[in-house]
Amino acid sequence: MSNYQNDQIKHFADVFKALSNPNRLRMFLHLATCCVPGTVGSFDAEAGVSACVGDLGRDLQIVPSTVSHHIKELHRAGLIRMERRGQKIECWVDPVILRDLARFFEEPLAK
Amino acid sequence: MSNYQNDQIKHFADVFKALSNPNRLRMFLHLATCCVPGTVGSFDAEAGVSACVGDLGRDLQIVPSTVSHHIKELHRAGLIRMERRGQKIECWVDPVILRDLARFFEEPLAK
DNA sequence: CATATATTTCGATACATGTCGAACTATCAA
DNA sequence: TTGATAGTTCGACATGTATCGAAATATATG
Repeated sequence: MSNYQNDQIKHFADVFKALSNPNRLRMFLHLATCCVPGTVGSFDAEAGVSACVGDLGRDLQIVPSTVSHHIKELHRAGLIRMERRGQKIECWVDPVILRDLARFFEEPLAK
Repeated sequence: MSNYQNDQIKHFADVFKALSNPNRLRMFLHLATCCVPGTVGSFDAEAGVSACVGDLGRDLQIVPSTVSHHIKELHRAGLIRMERRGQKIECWVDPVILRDLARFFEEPLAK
């Protein structure tokens, strides 16, 4: 049986809900593959390699207010971090969440 | 940037949607931790170690029709497999999907 | 200050979801 | 064949979600 407690289940369900919208999943992947601090040459706002809200909406065919809404959801679920830098708001993924999620699916196999 | 194509994104979004409901996630974890063929001593319907629809609904406080609905969603998303055995319908998790999902979150870190 | 850029908030709308209960189908066993 | 057990299907209802556009806020710059 699963070892997860009720709160953890609800937390992960919430995380998966945040990733259940294709546009939101695209944004998350964009950040996860470009903007994870610790990943080689990926997070460097000075060098322009991180992503701001506007970057994430580009190529996505949705208006800024919708992008903002989606980013709020990702942030609420604890999937991304944000910090204002001048006019822009930089977003990135904490690698810890990626490891947690990978382990979530690996654990049942490891038993 | 992400290497996933549109169809793959939609597929994963669909998988996460299936896992975004706490009750459904509980059912999936139940199966993933007890009923994965290949996992030591876990999948043996004869020995009564697999789970049928009724087993999955027990302890969950929802009526059978709702359980059935949730299982259909998990199946539709490709997360579980089902097979009738007499009156009962046995469910289990294909370990391949667990590996795919683990890799989905590991990949960005490995780069 | 006035204007431009970046983002958020709000209200509206159309659509999807979770749950229930009642009625139905499938299988087994007497 | 009758009844019991296991699941599914259907319709209803309340709630949640994705998206838009308009208006508001924050920051930088002339």
